Amino acid sequence: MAAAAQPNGENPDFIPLPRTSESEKLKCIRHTASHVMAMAVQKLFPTAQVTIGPWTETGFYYDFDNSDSFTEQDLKAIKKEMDKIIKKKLPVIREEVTREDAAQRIERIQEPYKLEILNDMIKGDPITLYHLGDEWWDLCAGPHVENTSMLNPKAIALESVAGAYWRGDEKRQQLQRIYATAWETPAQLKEYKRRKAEALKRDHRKLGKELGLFVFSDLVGPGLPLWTPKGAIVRSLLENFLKAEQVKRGYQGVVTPHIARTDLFKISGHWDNYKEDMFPMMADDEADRVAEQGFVMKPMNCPFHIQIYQSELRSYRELPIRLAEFGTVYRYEQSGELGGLTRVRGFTVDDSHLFVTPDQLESEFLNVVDLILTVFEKLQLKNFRARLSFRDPESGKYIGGDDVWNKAENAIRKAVQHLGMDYFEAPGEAAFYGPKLDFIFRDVLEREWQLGTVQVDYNLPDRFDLEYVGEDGNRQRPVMIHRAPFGSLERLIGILIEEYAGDFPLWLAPTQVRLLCVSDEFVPYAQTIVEQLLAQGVRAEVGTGERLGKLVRIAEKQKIPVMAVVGAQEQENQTLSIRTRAAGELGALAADEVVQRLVTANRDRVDF
RNA sequence: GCCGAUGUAGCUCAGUGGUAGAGCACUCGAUUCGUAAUCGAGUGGCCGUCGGUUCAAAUCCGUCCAUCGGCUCCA
Repeated sequence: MAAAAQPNGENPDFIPLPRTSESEKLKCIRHTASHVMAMAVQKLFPTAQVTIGPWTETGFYYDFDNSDSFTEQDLKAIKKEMDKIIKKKLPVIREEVTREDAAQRIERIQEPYKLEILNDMIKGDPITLYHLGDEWWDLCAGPHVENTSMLNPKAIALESVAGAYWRGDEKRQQLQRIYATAWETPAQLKEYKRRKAEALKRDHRKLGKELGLFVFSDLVGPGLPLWTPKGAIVRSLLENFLKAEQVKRGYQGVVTPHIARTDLFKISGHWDNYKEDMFPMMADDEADRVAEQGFVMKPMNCPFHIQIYQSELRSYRELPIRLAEFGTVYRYEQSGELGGLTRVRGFTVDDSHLFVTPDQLESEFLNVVDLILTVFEKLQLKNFRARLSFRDPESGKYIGGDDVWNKAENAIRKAVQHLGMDYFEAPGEAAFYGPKLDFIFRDVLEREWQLGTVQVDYNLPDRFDLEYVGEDGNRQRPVMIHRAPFGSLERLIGILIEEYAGDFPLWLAPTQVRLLCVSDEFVPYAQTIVEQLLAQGVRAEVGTGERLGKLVRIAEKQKIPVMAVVGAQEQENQTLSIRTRAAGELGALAADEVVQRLVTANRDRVDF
């Protein structure tokens, strides 16, 4: 429309929305807004105690210890109170104080959480207070705006309430968190809300239902998705794609059961370190239950693949051995953690375990990373971050010694540095048996999810006493690499749906082509084309029984990539009038040519 | 698991104490139609579950189940 073509290519209506970390101004606004909110809450709820109120990338929150949780009405009242505070034009004053001074002042206003924060602050760091006029102050590092009048009440919105544990520790007090957002201008707030609503349209749960890809059933159970015919197509296409890549790279497929004796997991360490995440043991009787002589659903595939490795004596000549399986695992996730396809209780890992000599470790690791990046590229996944998930040296929840861990962590760090990848290190994110290189994606709600992963493991080979015969005839210990480019099919497809906004590329679309008949009399002609396409592996079908406009609408809503209109002219000239979701109407093309192009595009996994 | 919200037809939703509604979908009939909704009729709900309050409950209260937003935890 009017705003379309500008000489400089810029849309004058475009409102940029920086993330907080990218804007000093937003940092100030959100810090101050957070203080104003806390002051408002304490005015309305005098017994509420303050804790922390940091900014987030899209807004800020503040945690309160309050006897009741805040209601929608409370939020409205709090917002009103905030507006009043802003109107008072209170100066925001920074004051640097000594630790003793701060402690005394906190003592005076009876804020135990604040005292705990103060006590945890590193010695030597300056301690600063920020005052809102002479009415309210909080311990805060800043920065802030200079006066509350610099906040625009119409650019602030309180969004939601939630429970949150003090210090993120579920054993501690649960606090009441208010999520809110604040911007420079009302226009920015409006734009933020618009984008949020827009993002929600891409939610994989909504699109999954609309496109008929998967369902859940209360009778089957929470976190256990059921794949419909269309969803099953997407799954198997992804499987076939990865399997083909793996064949090129020397992987061998294996198949293993879904349950095993508890003994297997005792040796692997899962029984001691992962039991809470496993479904309870199935035992024949009470005696077996007490003796832990039962079976469990597998939470991981590694111990099974290890058994295949161990089933014969291996030679260094065989290594590396790469065993791959789309292995379905079951994990007992807590009820509140479940959601859509991104967090489920039964899921399929595109798992593989590589048994390598120490000499082969680095090159095999690099090959795996290369595979993962190749896969992401083909799936057009770009918005990921690489995370080095190392162990938390303070925590005791890991198996194996320091030397082994250091060796594994260094191997990973060296590899990503060699590749020149952008990465960040995350202590405490490792698996219990080894460090990982994880690939993290964001969903429409900006939540981060781990998809692909590579792990270096010296521990399980020890625990299972794995061996191979070396060149010198002596028994040697292999190193294991655990890896899963997709992570899990469920989570991957959830993320893909959102990345594509439901518009699967041609090769992944459940229905690739629909031939829309202008009237019923053209169905036989359409059918002959459909048969040609099906015979060559293109998922095509006939659309009829409605007026053309309706058929187009239905196909558009189902996000079918290619529509072919069939009427008198097309039948007469042996053509098809092509309309694609991406490019709209392309006009009449020879039917033979269309069939050939579709077959080729499908085979090469490119667009029509 | 914890805090909070929600649950009405296959889907999206209206209905706040007095005999359950709409649109779409579905079925049937008419229409044979040219690129995002042809017209008409019909089918369809133990109002998530169990219990309570009441002369009377989709509606008020409680329980459980599920979903959603967070926290914790994770592929």
